[in-house]
Amino acid sequence: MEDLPRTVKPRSQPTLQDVARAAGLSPATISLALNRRPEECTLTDATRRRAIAAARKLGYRPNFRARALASRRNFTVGFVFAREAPILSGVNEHIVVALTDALHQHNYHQLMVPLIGDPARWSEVIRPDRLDGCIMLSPLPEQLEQLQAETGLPMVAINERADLPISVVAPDEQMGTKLLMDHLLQLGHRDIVYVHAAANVHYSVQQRADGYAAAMRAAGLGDRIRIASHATAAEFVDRYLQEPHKPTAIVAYDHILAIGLLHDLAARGVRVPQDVSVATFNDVFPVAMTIPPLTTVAVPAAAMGRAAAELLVQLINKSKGKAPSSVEHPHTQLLPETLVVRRSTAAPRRG
Amino acid sequence: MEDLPRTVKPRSQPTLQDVARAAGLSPATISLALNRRPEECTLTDATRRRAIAAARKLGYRPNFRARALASRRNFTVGFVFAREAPILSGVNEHIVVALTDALHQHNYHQLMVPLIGDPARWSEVIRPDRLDGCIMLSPLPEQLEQLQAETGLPMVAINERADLPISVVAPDEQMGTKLLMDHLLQLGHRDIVYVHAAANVHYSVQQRADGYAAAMRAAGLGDRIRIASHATAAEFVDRYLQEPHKPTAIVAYDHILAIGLLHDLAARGVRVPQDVSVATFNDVFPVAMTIPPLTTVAVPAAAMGRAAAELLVQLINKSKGKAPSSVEHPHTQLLPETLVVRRSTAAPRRG
DNA sequence: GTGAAAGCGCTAACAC
DNA sequence: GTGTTAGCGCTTTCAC
Repeated sequence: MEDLPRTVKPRSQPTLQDVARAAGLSPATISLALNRRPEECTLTDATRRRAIAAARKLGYRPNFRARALASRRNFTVGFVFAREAPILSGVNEHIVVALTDALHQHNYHQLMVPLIGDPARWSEVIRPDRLDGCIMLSPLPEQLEQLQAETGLPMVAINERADLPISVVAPDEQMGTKLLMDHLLQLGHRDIVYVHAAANVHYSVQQRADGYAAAMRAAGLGDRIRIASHATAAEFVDRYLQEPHKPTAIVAYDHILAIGLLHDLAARGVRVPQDVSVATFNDVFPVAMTIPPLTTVAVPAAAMGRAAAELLVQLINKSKGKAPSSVEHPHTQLLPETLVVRRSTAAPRRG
Repeated sequence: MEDLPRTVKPRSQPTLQDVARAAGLSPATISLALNRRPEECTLTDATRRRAIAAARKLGYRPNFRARALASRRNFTVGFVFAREAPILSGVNEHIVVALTDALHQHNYHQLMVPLIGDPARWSEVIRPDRLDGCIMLSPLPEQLEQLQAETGLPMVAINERADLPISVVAPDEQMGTKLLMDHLLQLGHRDIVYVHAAANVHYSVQQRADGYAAAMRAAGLGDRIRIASHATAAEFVDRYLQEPHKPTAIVAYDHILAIGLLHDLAARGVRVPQDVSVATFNDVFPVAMTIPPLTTVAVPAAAMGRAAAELLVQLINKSKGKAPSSVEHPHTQLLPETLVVRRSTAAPRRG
């Protein structure tokens, strides 16, 4: 058992040991110098410098795996989404970008965690020895709440209902709907219908419906509230055409449905906005270049991404050292929506 | 230094040690029983069973961090993408889903690695102690090639030019373009123009242009080749309107440009396909419900995602144990595109 | 202020 | 066939 009988290491990365030797200090000291901020460690300024200089000279980079094991941290959060969720397009794309930026600032990275296969197996990734926390994109299967309870992992859901036992960052749908309805009412519309795809069960379908109904009632139009649910845009348009007393404006649940409506209305010779106005939600490609460009409520995607990241980092820091069971009270953060008026809405025709 | 003087562990996950004790075996044996497949280890069937039973009984899950450190693997690959404007936005979404599924089958997860900030800092994540390999979405900054050379990390690029020193999975643009051009030529078009956004420098802009030109020449229309490049769709349409001898068909580089063209043509009273046919690439939302729905070449997104995953896993397995410098010869895989005919293309008007 | 020593929980040679 | 031993490379008490 001599001290260093092994052959020279095959040109791998320098380790803390190497730096320590080069600096004439101990690994522990180098570790402190590199990781602790000056004010929170007791090292001489001179030693700190010496350690840092040696590290830089050798091009030292701490080994990720070793650091994780020793410090019991992962420097990684889960980015959890339903498999079908378009994470690189639509609103989510903008959320992801902002989220990522913000997490990076805190030195966290994101592991992609699509919810596929057997829910029982999700816990193979969503666990404290793999992740420090989770950001979750709506829609969110119920099993996740349970996982949160079991693992005690800090979690923040994006775009979810506020009554979950999990912290949530979401758009203020009530506000957005009000902006949109005010716009239509001001244009002079009185017969306004809200429509959504029947298959869509996201909580915001109902929220927007509620906002619509509230605005109608507030305008004294409670008796004209009409909430339509159809399998396809075409089905809605067919119904629309048969109506004797047609609505003058349509509020579509989202841009996907609205784009379908534009297509099917045009196919049947109904002009937008001359014959009927169409407005919707989600200010994303390609609503600015549809025919005609769509008036939409913009979800504050970037702000939501940023807020979720900050909230999660806070939760992680708070949970340090604490027992996993001591879950924080869930926070909820509603972010303001804004209205973007384009050419799909106009005053209704006289008569 | 007694053997177990410490207080009982505070109810954390059971470790290999715990399982070993419970089974009356050694940790090493448990590890073998759990990780090696029966045929590749020398354990008695009885011991294997005993080990597995004990593990199951205790609800044992290997600690991710410890496993990574000891085995020098990360079970993680990087999913690298340029932060700004995914050039094939819609397509990437489909790629990701297939990619993720395939990687999961090999027990790999993906870390999101957006290329933001200082390129020098990318190496903080793209390194062998953090990732086992990388999948990279086009467009790909040059610095990545260098990183690949330095780190020796297995890497597969998706949607990149085939002449890189990196393995590539890409659509067969030549084939796709030919399908599209054959369709237009068969409809009777002779004056066909190819148009792309001037700001777009992705290699496929040129590839599609080349395919277009080749098809024109093959049809004896070499003298009518017209490749247009404009800042916006509107600019192109303005030019178009002033031309005495207008093309009867437009091949747009991608769906984004094509949707812009539909909008601007409609705004100026040009009817598609009666006055001019429009065809493009990327069969993604919302090309099926534009006005009119677009004839497009579909990029084989799912196949590309799957192929990239398989290729990367192969490269990782091959590189096990080898020196990081012994980079494999890059592979290239071209996947077939297909044509989806919709209503934006029709025979040109007589005269 | 700094260093020594003891792990973190697993894997992989190599004895037995 | 199975157990023993020695790390993986770092962090973190705790002496000095």
